[in-house]
Amino acid sequence: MGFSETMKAISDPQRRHMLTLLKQERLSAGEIVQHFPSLSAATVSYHLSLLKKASLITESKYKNFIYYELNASVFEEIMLWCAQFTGGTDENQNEAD
Amino acid sequence: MGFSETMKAISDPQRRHMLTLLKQERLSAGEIVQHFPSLSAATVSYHLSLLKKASLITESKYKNFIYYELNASVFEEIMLWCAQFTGGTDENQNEAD
DNA sequence: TATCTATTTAGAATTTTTTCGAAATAGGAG
DNA sequence: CTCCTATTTCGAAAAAATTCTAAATAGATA
Repeated sequence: MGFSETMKAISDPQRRHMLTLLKQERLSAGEIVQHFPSLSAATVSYHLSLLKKASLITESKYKNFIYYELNASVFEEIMLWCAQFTGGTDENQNEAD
Repeated sequence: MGFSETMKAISDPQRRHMLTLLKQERLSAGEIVQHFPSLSAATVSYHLSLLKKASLITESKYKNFIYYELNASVFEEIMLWCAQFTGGTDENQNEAD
């Protein structure tokens, strides 16, 4: 929740990579960890928690796994923010910043 | 230059505020400083340098002023990146991350 | 030239973010 | 119940970003 939190979350290359992975299919924490050989499970967990706080992903538990899934809707909010600068179609200037 | 640099640059609320100011009209460094009563001129200069490195703004000198101006085109790149997640119209997956 | 104004750069201090290993939690399997 | 597997949380260390003051730069004006 909160635009700033979202922008902070996607500002990191590793977190963006996680989002890209989740674009294809939902994955368990462990499966995501396997895509980051240079990071510990604890660190990946930390990044996932930031993405979750930013509503960019959701989690659901099954057995002793935690599956993560993309929440695509937040990206529309970012696109809307960008649009105001690109001589955008609609001239919204409501939000913060 | 570089998507990561751009995303980092816009991840900060104060820098986003600077972009919003420059959306209306070009401003000198000093005029921008006046909009940030809690920051020193040096700090604002630091933020402007990050925005410039990210190609989000351009600078031009006149007398002993430096004017900053928005470069709107970069925002289209960000929107394109976002679009890949929103069941986007075109299914590009070229770039990094 | 000497000085004033606008701005940046340098160096150091502070704050925030990222990272790890170890311990905690939680649920499944034997 | 005991052990194993998946994952997170904790506490501390390391790295990166932000901020400041003071000094440097550059151009304008007297």
